Parts: sequence; structure tokens; C-alpha cells
Amino acid sequence: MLDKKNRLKKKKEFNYIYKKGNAFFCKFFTMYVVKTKYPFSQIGFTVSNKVGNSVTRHRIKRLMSEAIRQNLNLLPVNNYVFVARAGSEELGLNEVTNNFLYLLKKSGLLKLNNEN
RNA sequence: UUAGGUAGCCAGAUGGUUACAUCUUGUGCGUAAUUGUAUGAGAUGAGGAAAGUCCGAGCUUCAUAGAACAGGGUGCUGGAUAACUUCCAGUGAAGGCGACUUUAAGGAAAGUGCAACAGAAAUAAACAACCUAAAAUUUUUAGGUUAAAGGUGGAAAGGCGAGGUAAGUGCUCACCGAUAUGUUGGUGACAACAUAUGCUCUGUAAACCCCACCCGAAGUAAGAUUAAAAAGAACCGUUACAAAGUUGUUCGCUAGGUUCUUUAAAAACAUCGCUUGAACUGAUUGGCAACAAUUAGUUUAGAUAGAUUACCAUCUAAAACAGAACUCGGCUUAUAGACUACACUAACAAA
RNA sequence: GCGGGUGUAGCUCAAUGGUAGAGCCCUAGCCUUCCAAGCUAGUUGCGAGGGUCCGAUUCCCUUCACCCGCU
Repeated sequence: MLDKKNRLKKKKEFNYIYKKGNAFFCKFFTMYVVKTKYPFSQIGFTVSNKVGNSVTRHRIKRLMSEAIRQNLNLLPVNNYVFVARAGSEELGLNEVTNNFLYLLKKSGLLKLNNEN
């Protein structure tokens, strides 16, 4: 799990990010991004009710958080929400991280980070 | 040996690195102090069903928590339990070669309803059968007796056999069944035995209903604390009419009630409720058992976007179903694989 | 977490416990020079599993899927 300060918690924040954020899609996940005031980034994970069991849903959340936690230094400072879509039940850790990297490249945030 | 029956247990293990939650604690920063913040150490950290939410309780609130009706639930007997649509032991019935299993099992003679099609007839009696007489010539009419066989149907008037009869019929008899009475046994459901009655009176109550017993409602997102709040607006009532009040209707009850806006760092994104509980483990005693009593020991998750991870190695053929959210007692459903016990059962083989 | 509701033909719906129907759709034929419209005929079934009953879409129990409300 992430540290407490890096988690998104409140329902208002989630709704704000859903409304105002830029969305990027791939096959298994969608990503919403919004800029923050704070010097650290806050990240939230959601899995919809239609994906599998509560056990598998919880497992996907943990995999996503682990993938973010290992690559926290690469992330530019923003607020993120990652949503898992149907079909993501059978992914492993490496595939999740690859998907996330693909999303970040697609959004153009990672390139800037590499140039700096 | 094979196929079963019953009862029960486990729910991958070990090691390494790593992440998170709670609690305890050390150090640094900061503060008048608490809170805070950063970083270390230690301990603990999800099931047999945590699930479904099908029942029953605790706890909290609702007017003082009341009454009647409606509505709902349960339904063989005795016991267990805080309580129960639960459990245990029995009775009856059904199934199985058997060990054994299953069982919402009161009342149809209180009343109402329904029973399609078929069949003469469906809850009451004649498609017909037999006999007698007359006509007439293989049929009709009149009278009488009876309920056997036939086919229909889920169900057909106690069953089967013998005697008897014009043909038949509990008309008579034996056996079985039924009903009533009595005796004995059992706490009881009921069972056994004896005697009597030839014994019309279907099924359905998981159709309405009757009888007996039980049930107020909502749910921790209940609710409480921090506060001493202040100001304003709207509606209803203050004439017990009317309105509001935690299911429906009526009675009874409550005198103020409901909603909204603004201000203050915050009236929630805070704290409590929240985990010591009809708790768990072991022993002894009582009981066939469910369970109870006594005694010794243990303290065992408590989050609020919501904690048990990720990777690797070894064992292994492969690891099922599945994630606490106030707490207990049950029920139901899902479930890979491994294991244990039995004077258990059947078949086959050998002695 | 708590509460409520619905499952019938490809779609929208109906039904007294007696063996399931209507409209649109689809198929074939008729009509028309051809198409459309119209007429005739036909195909496709009660979410799943048990029980009560002679008999269940209907009654009872369990279960699955979907939808809605509180938050």
C-alpha cells in the first residue's frame, strides 16, 4: 500500500477528478490526471463492481498500488485516478506496470520527465 | 478386496527481501503545553463459510411503549437454549438388500371453494346386469332386485379367498385393514393385547378458513458527545377541529412541532459507539444427547477510498470456495485436496 | 452495510392451478410488371433446482442474474 499522504481519500476529490481531469485509455485501465497544489502526488484506485469477486477486486487494487509504489520517483507530481476495467482480473504485476507506463507515455507526461 | 454408511479434523508448509494498519516505545524537529511532523525497534493483524441476508437475540432510538382489529409467523411428543423457521432424543410415515437416511407431520364429522379431459356416475346412483309379466319375434314396454364384472380416471364406495344366491351384495365365514371401548406399558406422541361393530360419508388446508401459541417499529450510515450557541425566515397548531409523531385502521397519548438560511477554524472529513463477549481452550461432574454446572488458563483485528501484499527459492501433480465493517446463536449456498475413527453395512474371495 | 422489486417468443407485454396468448419481427405462399402495404399458414417459450398437488408459469423453499432506493 502507499503512504497515507499519497492516497486519495475523499469522494469529492474523486468526483472532481472525474469531471475536470484528462482521461487516457488503454485496454485494461483508464487514467484521469489533474494538477495539484501540493508538492506530492495523490493517487486513487477504483475497480468497478462488475469486475469479478471482492477478492479479485481487492487483488487488482493491490497490484495497481504496488506498481505505482515501485515507480513513484518516475511519476510527475499530479493527482491521478486509475480505474480498472473488465478483463484485468488475470494480469500479473509486470503487465500492470507496463500498461501504466504505456498510459503515461501516451499522455505525454513521462517524456517531459525524461527530458528533464 | 470392491462399493458404501455415519461422525470428525485441516484449509498449503518453510526460509529470505519488501509494503500497509493498530498498539507500545526510542530519537530528532517544533510548541508555553498537548496535538503535530520525520525516522527507527518490537508485538499483533481476516474465515469455515467472513458470503447470502433466510430466521432469532443483544444494543440504540422512537411519545408513557399502551389496547383492539387487521396483518404476519409457527404447528407430532418430550427436552435444550437468552431466543428461534435452530438443536438433541423419541413416535408415526416414506425410501434403501443393508448400515442408515428423509420428513412444513394439528383440524376435511364447523363452514365455503375447487376437482379440467375422460367416465354411467366425482360426493352422489345407474351406461347397465339379472329376474318376472305382457306384446312382439329378437326387440320394445311395465314392474321388481342389486351394486358384482367392464372400461375411464390421480382418486370409484374396505382388500382377497371360500360359501351362499335366479344373478348379485359383509348376506355369512377365515385372514388383513378400519372404527369404538377397555386393560397394560410409557412423562408424552404412541405402542401391544383383548372385546365389540360388518364397517356409506373421496381428495385438497404448501386453497380460503378453524384451533393453539408467538410477534410494536426502525436499524450502528442506529445513536451520543464536543455548544451555552446567536440571529432571521416560512408553514401548521395554540378554539383538542386540524396538522405532526417509526409500517396499516380505530381508540388512547404527546403542547409546541417541522423545514430552511447566515455567522464562528471546524458541526463533519472530529471523538465515541468499536470489541471482555450469553467469549475461547482444557479438565471434572450430571445427562443417551443437545446442553448445563464447577474449576484452571488466555485476552486474540478494529479500518473509514477502507489494512495480511509483491517477488524469489525448496517441498508438491495442482492449490478450491472465497475478504471482517456493531456483536453473537443458527440455517442455506459455494468449496481443490489431504486425513482420522468405527465390535458399522452389503457383495465377492480365503481360512 | 441496510431495504425493495423484476425475470414469459428475437423485442414489448397478457394470464383464475387444467398443459401459454396478442402485437411487432422472421420464414414460406398468394397478390403486384417489381417493391411496399394487404391476405393465409408456420417457427421460436415460463431464469435454474427441489417440494406440495392427480397436474405448477401460477403455491412453498433454496439459488442465480438484473434493476432501484438510503448513504
